[in-house]
Amino acid sequence: MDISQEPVLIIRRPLHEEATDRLRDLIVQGRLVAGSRLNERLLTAQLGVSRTPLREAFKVLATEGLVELLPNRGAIVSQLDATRLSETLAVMGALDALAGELACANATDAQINEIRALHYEMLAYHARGDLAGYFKFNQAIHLKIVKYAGNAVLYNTYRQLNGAMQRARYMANLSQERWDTAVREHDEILAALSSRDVKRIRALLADHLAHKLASALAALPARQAA
Amino acid sequence: MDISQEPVLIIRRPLHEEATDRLRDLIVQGRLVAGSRLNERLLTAQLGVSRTPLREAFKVLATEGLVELLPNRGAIVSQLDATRLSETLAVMGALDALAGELACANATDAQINEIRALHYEMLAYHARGDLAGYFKFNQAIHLKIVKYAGNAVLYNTYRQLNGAMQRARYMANLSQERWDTAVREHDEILAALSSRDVKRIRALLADHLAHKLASALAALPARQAA
DNA sequence: AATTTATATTTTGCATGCAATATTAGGAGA
DNA sequence: TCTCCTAATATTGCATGCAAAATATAAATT
Repeated sequence: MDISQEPVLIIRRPLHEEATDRLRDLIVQGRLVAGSRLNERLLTAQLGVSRTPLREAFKVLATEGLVELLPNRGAIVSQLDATRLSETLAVMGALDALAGELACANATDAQINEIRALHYEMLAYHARGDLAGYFKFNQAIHLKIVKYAGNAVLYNTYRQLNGAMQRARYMANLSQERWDTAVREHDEILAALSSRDVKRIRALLADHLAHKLASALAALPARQAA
Repeated sequence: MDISQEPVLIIRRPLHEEATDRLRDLIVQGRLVAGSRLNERLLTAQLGVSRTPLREAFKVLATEGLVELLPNRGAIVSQLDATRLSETLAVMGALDALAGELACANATDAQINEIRALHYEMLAYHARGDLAGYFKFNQAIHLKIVKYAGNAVLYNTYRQLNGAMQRARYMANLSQERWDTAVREHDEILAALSSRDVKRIRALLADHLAHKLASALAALPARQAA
């Protein structure tokens, strides 16, 4: 029997992957607060998986830097302090610059247009003052640039660091001024990418990230006080 | 009773860490060949641990990119092909450049002297024609530069990528000419670091890594044929 | 009341067991 | 001999059990 026409392919992802993703989301969204303990019994009940895949997820998230394992004393959500934040953004800046350079060289016109489309969608959210929607597309644009650089290792590395930074995004509370500036910067980045101006995109991305760092750092103490 | 004077602190590392490190070594040293399957039963016997910590190690090494998990079909040692090699080195190049820059700014004189000491030890191995010893100190120097950059996230990221590349080091079979050039490059890197010449060290590290890539790529097909 | 000591409870680390899936071996038919 | 099918075997994914460690609770001492 030929079942190749079957429309829906049922894929069962391994439970440890599912658990890893769910936990990562919980941490990134701040629903598992930095410093809090990850109780195995509780989480197994909450996620509906047994301890084995859950503990595997802990190990993965630990290598990703999102949680810390204390031998015999469980796992805690790792702190995202100012030091860590600025260190991570510095690294991402270097990767971003490389990605921009490679994207200028390697991205197809269609891919650049895809980024342009995302850019306009982002502008729409900005116009409406919808910060969450803006962040989503902002995020997507940066990831696409890195993706279209055509270096899988770069993409993975960037994604991992970016994942940890998402927590900061959820904290950030942009001033209208900073927000407008960021949008202008994105305009320029897109222009540089379109004209495949390597030098310019490097500089723009570096600036953009430095600004991002500044505003993230500004938002951090507020959150930590809360 | 004050036991703070006790000389030997007995630390029992978790088995999954031990297993992870052991497996990583086996892969890096090429004793577990790329593409080969990681049989759980076999490895538990070999490492003397049960399946649980072993499987946790698999997950960690998978996120590090050293192994690949095939659902329901176990884990295999991930391939280190030319694409992956050059992609990784490109990323490491960007990180290296950043590290050099930061090290110029942040490293203490004592730290630079520590690097200088390693440099001379490396020269000794070069003079004797001891490739393994040379690699060891070469490695150590680059890691120290990244470490003394004073950015922990950068250090971790670099270390992870570097770990995966160690496999290539074991394959590499430097020509005397390339070897001599590499040593000269190291001389210059050290000089730039000592004079804290940011621009120069960026350029030097970029060049150095490009050369490294070329020689690694040259060595790769030979190994794959064998 | 505060500090210490002893005991009970919880939690973790790891090993093992069981069902589901994949692999291998064997044999029937072409 | 080769291909296909079937049964046996091995391997994986996950849940659970048990001992060791840590934490919480209670009692005892100062």
